[in-house]
Amino acid sequence: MTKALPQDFYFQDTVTVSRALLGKILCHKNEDGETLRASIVEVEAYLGVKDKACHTFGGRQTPRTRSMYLEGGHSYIYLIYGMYHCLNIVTRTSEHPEAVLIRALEPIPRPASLAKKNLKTNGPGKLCREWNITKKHDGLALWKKQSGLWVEDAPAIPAAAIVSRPRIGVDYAAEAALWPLRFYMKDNPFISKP
DNA sequence: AGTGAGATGGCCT
DNA sequence: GGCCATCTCACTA
Repeated sequence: MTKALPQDFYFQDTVTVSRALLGKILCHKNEDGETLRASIVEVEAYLGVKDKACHTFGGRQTPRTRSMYLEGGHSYIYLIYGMYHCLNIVTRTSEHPEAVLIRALEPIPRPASLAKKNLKTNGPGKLCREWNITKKHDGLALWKKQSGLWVEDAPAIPAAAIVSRPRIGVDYAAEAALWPLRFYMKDNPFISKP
């Protein structure tokens, strides 16, 4: 049995965690009791109080962003555009409400009998819909398998195989919209299409 | 291929 | 009341 990544993995700085999460395995035990697994292939870093694109910019603390102020390793899930959920993993500490948005997954092949075709996990809203991840998964401890949502280790992706670009959908964030905080695996076919 | 609009609701000022 | 860390579908060509 592979263990879940320990909580202190998420205490590192947010860009480090973002890059390190590429290639790691996101796991989810769904309501039918089956475990879904997929490699993380695209993420974005949100750098807290100094990042205009981040929900905690300027130290904003609201009901929605409550989980952002938990210790690293918790989930932060919110509803966007009234119909899609987005999954984030909180980093650092409550003093630094930062997080990594999981933008795309590459499903790990399953036995043909169980495989669902055309699994759409190439976008933050799509992957949550496909895995049935909602607000009830907000604030979970992702270093514990018993949470039903966790991350397992996998070999690190070489820096040369990681592309960094400005983040998607944050044009309103002025100069922060240009920061190259979107990271994805070069040439991976499951990257979201902006 | 590329553009544009609509869905849809919680959150924030 | 306006704004979204999105996605899909319908339309033009």
